[in-house]
Amino acid sequence: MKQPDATRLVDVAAAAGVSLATASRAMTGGTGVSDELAEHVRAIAERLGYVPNLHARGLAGGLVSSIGLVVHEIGDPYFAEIASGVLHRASLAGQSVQITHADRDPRSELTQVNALMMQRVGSIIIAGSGYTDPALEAPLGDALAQYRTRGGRVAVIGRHHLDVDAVLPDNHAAGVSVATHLTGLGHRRIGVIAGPLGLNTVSDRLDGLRSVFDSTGVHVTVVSHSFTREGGIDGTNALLDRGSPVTAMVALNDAMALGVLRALRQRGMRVPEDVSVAGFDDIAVVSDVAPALTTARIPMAEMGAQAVALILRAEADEPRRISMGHELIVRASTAAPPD
Amino acid sequence: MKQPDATRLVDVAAAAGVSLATASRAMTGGTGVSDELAEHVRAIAERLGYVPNLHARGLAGGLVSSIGLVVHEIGDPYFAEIASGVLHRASLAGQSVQITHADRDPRSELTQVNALMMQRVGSIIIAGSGYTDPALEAPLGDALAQYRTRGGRVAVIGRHHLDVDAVLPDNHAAGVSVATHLTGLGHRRIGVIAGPLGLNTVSDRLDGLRSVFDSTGVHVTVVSHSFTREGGIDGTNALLDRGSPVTAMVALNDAMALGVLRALRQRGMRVPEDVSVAGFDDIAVVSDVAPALTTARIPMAEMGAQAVALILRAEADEPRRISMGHELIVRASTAAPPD
DNA sequence: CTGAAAGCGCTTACAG
DNA sequence: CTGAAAGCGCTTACAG
Repeated sequence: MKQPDATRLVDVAAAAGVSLATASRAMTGGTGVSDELAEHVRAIAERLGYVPNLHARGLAGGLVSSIGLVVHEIGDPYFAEIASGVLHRASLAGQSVQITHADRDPRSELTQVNALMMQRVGSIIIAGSGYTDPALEAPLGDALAQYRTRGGRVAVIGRHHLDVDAVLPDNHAAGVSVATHLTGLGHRRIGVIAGPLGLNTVSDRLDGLRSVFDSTGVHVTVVSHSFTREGGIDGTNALLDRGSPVTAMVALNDAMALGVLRALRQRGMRVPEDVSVAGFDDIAVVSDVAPALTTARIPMAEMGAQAVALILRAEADEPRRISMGHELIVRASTAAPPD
Repeated sequence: MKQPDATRLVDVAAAAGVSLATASRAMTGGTGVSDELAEHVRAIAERLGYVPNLHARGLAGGLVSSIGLVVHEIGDPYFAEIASGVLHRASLAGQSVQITHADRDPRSELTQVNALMMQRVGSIIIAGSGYTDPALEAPLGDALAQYRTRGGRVAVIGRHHLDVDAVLPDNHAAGVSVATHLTGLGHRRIGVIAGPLGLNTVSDRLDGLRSVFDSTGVHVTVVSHSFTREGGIDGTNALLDRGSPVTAMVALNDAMALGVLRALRQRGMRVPEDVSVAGFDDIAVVSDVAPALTTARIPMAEMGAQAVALILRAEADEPRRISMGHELIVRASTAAPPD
């Protein structure tokens, strides 16, 4: 367990002929050392292959420079792409990233955040939707508030009832875009395959859709299932079994849209001839499915990168909000309704 | 930065009426405490909301219980699925996971591993292919050897020239399965869209294919491009522009296969009527593309979980090898060649 | 600008 | 089985 050979800061200090304190200041870029001396110390450190012990650093100073990223499930392309953006941006800043699964459960989220805090990570990024019910986020909010008083930095991706820096996806507007596209094509009976209505992501996208549908006299049927490919299959079957005649279906994320496509195929319904299908996110694969999916692109990797940018800056008086745009990507899965 | 309120182990010890040493033993499950006393201490700790400071622990004891996972790119479904398996299994064991990008570059890999070591993570899992050239892995091997003498645990996923525990995907056999499937269908002119030939994953799969093709008198054309969807597109165009008439194409991973499908579509060639296509991995999406892809399934998530299982066990005298199976998933993208 | 010293919160020999 | 004490490698007031 011991590493008698590891060179420590004292060794560097001795070799450089300075005190431990000075060596420390030189290495951490702290103020109060002449540039030449600092340069000298760093050269010695380099030559000796000095590697700082982050645990000692963490113990002595408090929080350590690393990021805790809480995702729903890293195997989900939506989160994998966010994580990719986080990792790239973090590595530029020399910060390490620890990833944990929250399984889209408020309690689990709290558990993970507590674990991250106990590890003294310097910042925490929570990716994944907030909940429409503020009460569900209250415990998390308390934990985070306490963490922030200790100097911890926090950023969330998505709309939360949390008083922290946030990167906001354009969910409502994306809903409007998708709805406008569909109504513009002439659809008047539309089915919406939603995820859990308690998620802000779902709620915001749905509201965006509805704002257009309602003012266009579109007949909307909404079914809510799990926010996954399986949920898309179940939702489609539920909707169709119910006998609701629709000419278009909107899945509230691409994972569900993939399920919709699959269910439709199994039922022998053609897309877009019999029914149009649209999704949200533009995860990498949806341009390769058949037919290629029309979807509202959310810049996942960029959101991850922006979240890192937020936590890298000092906390402001007011929580910062970075709004991201979206882009409607029209592909082959949507067309005018059948006559 | 300070947290004057955090309850420390001394506080727990005081409240429990025992010494710091005893409290420590009780909390870490160390031997040498009566069960009752240990139980008592833990109850007090629980009540006080005691959370151990891992940095103090790491400083005092050496390595800390957390896992460093090195992947090529977390946005790539292959690695995202491996990571998912790692995260699930690790959370069961109460270990945190830190993920870093290595960008499929030996030097970057070494840099990442060094960073992980300097953070005193207790174990390191390297996912991603090894290199056919042993020299490329030598520096990494040295770093890892040193790390292991300090008590660090190491496991790799995939074949490496590294003397450590390994989870081995069934690449050669998977190649045999794909080749057998294709020759069985009657294909005699086959194109292989390979990734970099210096990667063991590529080399092993190719060898597997060749062992069958060679003994069946199949005419094989191999092109090598980047191990991505783009590489699949480029490879397909290169192969076809060269005028090599093939009735089937094998991409050495599903990402490339997606590119092949796309390139073929753009050229107006039908799959499988004009040309059959097969891949490797069975990443989640390939069952949804059109036509659904025939592929050799590699159990990514399971490999990740197995790697964690390996590092959780103490090091053995001889490196352990866990061989994973594969499964040929025949879907719509392969059929008999056109007459 | 530089140094001596205290302290961060644990674990682990070393003694009983 | 239990305790007193040293030590892990840093950072940061506190002095000069």
